[in-house]
Amino acid sequence: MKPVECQRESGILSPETLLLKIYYTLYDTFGPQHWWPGESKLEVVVGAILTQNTNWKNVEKAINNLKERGILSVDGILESEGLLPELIKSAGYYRVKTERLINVMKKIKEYKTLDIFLGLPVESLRSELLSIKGVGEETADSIILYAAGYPVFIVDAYTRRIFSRLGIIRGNEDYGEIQSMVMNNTPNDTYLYNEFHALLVELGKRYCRKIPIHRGCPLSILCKEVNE
DNA sequence: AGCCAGGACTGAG
DNA sequence: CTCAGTCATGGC
Repeated sequence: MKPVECQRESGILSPETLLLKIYYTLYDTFGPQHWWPGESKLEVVVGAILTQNTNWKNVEKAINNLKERGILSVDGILESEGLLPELIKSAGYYRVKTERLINVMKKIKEYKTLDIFLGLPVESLRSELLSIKGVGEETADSIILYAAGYPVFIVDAYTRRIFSRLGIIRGNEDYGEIQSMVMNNTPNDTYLYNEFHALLVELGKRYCRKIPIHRGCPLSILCKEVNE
């Protein structure tokens, strides 16, 4: 594995050291994020669909609506298809997301229960998730990590922006390349990947809204720290 | 008052 | 295969 160089500094760290340094810097700065906020595994699955390109606050309302209606269950959702658009409206894209939720629930039913489905070997679980219309790589990995508990690193838009500003990636790599780059150079640990993704999102939400890295931007502080 | 969120799919070219 | 267009509400 070739060394990664941060463009802003002359220091060169091994990928292992660099990635872990980023992780621990974020962890020390923001503390544990305790994702996924959902209580049950099904809540994680539903939340993963509803939060696609959507603010989590809007998703919470939708999930609460499902809870209040008492239909936050596989059968409950399948039997209430007609009510879903109205109940999840706050999460946006309510028509396509209704369809996606139904698709996921149907897939789960093929395996009888959610626990059985999530108990599949990782590779099978991932390919089954990706075969569902409306579930892409990020959503699949979110379910694999936060519901099934397998150690996988999730790549999202924030991850791309932050890593490219830190000079770790060029930015045009595909999902799998970035994921393997991280997983080949960090311990494959569920807790680490759980917090790592959540921490990158937290950093992104605060400081990385299309702001180029510059002096005074906290992201440059992170960049400096990871090179010391 | 816009801009954009913890994406994924489709149709053009 | 790359990529703009589409889906949509609520928060800041």
